[in-house]
Order: sequence, then structure tokens, then C-alpha cells
Amino acid sequence: MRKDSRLSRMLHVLIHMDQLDAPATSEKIATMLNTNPVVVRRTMAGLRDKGYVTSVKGHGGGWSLAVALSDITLLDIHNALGESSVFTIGLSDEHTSCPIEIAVNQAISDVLIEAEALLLERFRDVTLDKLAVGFADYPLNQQTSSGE
Amino acid sequence: MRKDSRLSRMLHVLIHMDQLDAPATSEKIATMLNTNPVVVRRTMAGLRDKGYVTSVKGHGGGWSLAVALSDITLLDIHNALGESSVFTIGLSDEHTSCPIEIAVNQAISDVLIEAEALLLERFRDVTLDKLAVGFADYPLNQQTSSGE
DNA sequence: CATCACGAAACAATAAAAGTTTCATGAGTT
DNA sequence: AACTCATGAAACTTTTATTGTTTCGTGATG
Ligand code: FES
Ligand code: FES
Repeated sequence: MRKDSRLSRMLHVLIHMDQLDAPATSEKIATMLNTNPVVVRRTMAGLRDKGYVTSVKGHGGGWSLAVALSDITLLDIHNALGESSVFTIGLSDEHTSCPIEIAVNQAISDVLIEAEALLLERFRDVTLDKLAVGFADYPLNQQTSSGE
Repeated sequence: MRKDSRLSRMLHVLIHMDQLDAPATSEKIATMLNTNPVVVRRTMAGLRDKGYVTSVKGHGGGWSLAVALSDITLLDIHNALGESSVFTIGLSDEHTSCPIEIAVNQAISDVLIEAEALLLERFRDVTLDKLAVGFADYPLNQQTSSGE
């Protein structure tokens, strides 16, 4: 089952951004993530809509943090990415009037809801500044001539 | 993100199978699930390997429950299906030596592990006989002339 | 006014899961 | 023994969500 690493990647980016003076361009972020600028814009758009980052066009433009890392939680970013569900597990819907299917789906659903609630609760407890430790000199804008 | 409804479907099938006298063929199960026999065999193979069902070739062959529903838990079936992870959320691995990526992944991983542990614990608490209620007359081998 | 960088939309490539086809084998039936 | 039914296994095709790409428009800087 395919994994969605956007949360991990965006957190990584945001924390690096906090160490920058100038905005980070989509191009630069894309290089850092081994992807391309359009994908970066697509993903960051959700964060901008929620007000966590701002984007500026033109010369010297790019992406900047709009709020302090201490005011952003994992849950904030998770929500901003608009992921439907955190689980790979889904329910069947072929026999919606079959009492057995109903009972089975109810049982699974109960568990998923409880587990997701715990997960979101934990995500809400972690602010990004707690993760910005020991960064030393791994800035986003550093020219890594000797790659990776 | 794609959903995996195999757990829900297999539970449904197993409970219906419990109400049958004769083995259920892959063909019959496939019809019930709006899929095809090979997919059914592929999925049920995992359950057979763990001993929850048996398969018999030839005339009158097919799939049968090997143990009582009360001796099978949601966790058993979940494990038998061999799903790697229950989450759509993955970790990044582009900069494995970057302390920020490490911290981010650690934080996410901690939460996922805790949430998955809760989920598996709950799955272990539910035996299939608890779901086999009010089935009335929806047998797997019933000829539904007036479809679905 | 030239360049930079985002925004948006359309399109192509990728990859995982599901679906399909084919053949072999074993188990009952006649 | 011959026939039919049903699983097992392997190779292949289709589907679909996501990612990646291309192109053009717009605003901002110098
Ligand atoms: S399968 Fe449960 S009733 Fe059609
Ligand atoms: S990005 Fe965190 S260091 Fe290369």
C-alpha cells in the first residue's frame, strides 16, 4: 500500500525554513526533496491556505514561515495537507443491507475511530519547535556541492 | 489514498461460511464480493496458511472454516492478510543524516507506533462470533434471483 | 522591460493493487 | 478410465491514485 510522506517532508521543510532569512523558492525546496517545484507548490498551497506559510512572487520571492514553530503542531500540518484518512484499512460496501457486513464494518470502524482519535491527539501535542533541535549547519539554502 | 477492504470482506465471508454446510467455492465467494475467483484464492491463501480455513480441490470442493468463529479474532485475520502497515502516513528518507529529518520521523513514528498498538489491541479483543448476529437468511449459497 | 517566481491547468509517467488468462493437479462422478 | 469440478501457480493486463512534467499567465523586483 502506498505511503504518503508529505507530512514528514513538510515538517522537515518548515523547520529548515525557520532557519532561513530569505524566502525559500519552490525550486530550492524541490531539490531538497528530490522532487519538482510544481509538486512543492501543490503541497505547500494547503499550508498557505491555513496561514502557516506565505508565498511571494517575483524576484526574491518564495515561501516563508508565517507563524512561529512553537505555534504549529503536527496536527495542524496534518490537517492542512487534507488527507482523508490515516488508515490503509477500508470498509466494504457491496452488501450494505447485510447485517453481517454492517456488524463487521461497525466493529472495524469503532477501532479505527478510536485509534485515529489517539493519533490526532498525539499529533496535537507536538509543536514543531520541539523538533528543531541539533540542526547545526544543514540549512536549506546551503550549496551542497558534495551531495546528500 | 487507496483503501484495502480485504479485512472487512474476509470477515464477512468467514461469518457467512460458518452458516454453510458445504464448502464455498472461490467462484461463489467471488460473486458475493463482486470480484473474481483468483483474487479470492489469493486472499484466502493467507488465511489457509494460518489454519483458519481449509481448501479442497475437485467435486464438492471449496473453502471451509477450520476453527470456530469464537477462536478467531479480528487481529488474527488482519495478520493473516499480511498487511505491512495500517497507516497511509509514511516517513521521508531523503536525508537520513539530517538531524531534523531524524527528529521529525521519530516524532511521527512514535505516534504511529502507539496508535497501531492500540488498534491491534482492540482487534485482538473482538472474536468473530460477536459479529455473527442477526444474520437471519442471508446465506452465501442462497440463489439471489432478485439481485442485491 | 527583463527576469524571477508563484498560480493554474492540462497532460504524461509511475507504480501498486486488482483483475484476467492459462495450464497443471487433485478429487470426486459416472 | 474418462469426465467434470475446483484449487494452485504463474504470467500477463487493466485500473487508478499519485506524482511528475509542460505550458502559459501574472505579479514583483531591479
Ligand atoms: S453477503 Fe452478506 S448478504 Fe449478500
Ligand atoms: S535537508 Fe535537512 S538537511 Fe538536507
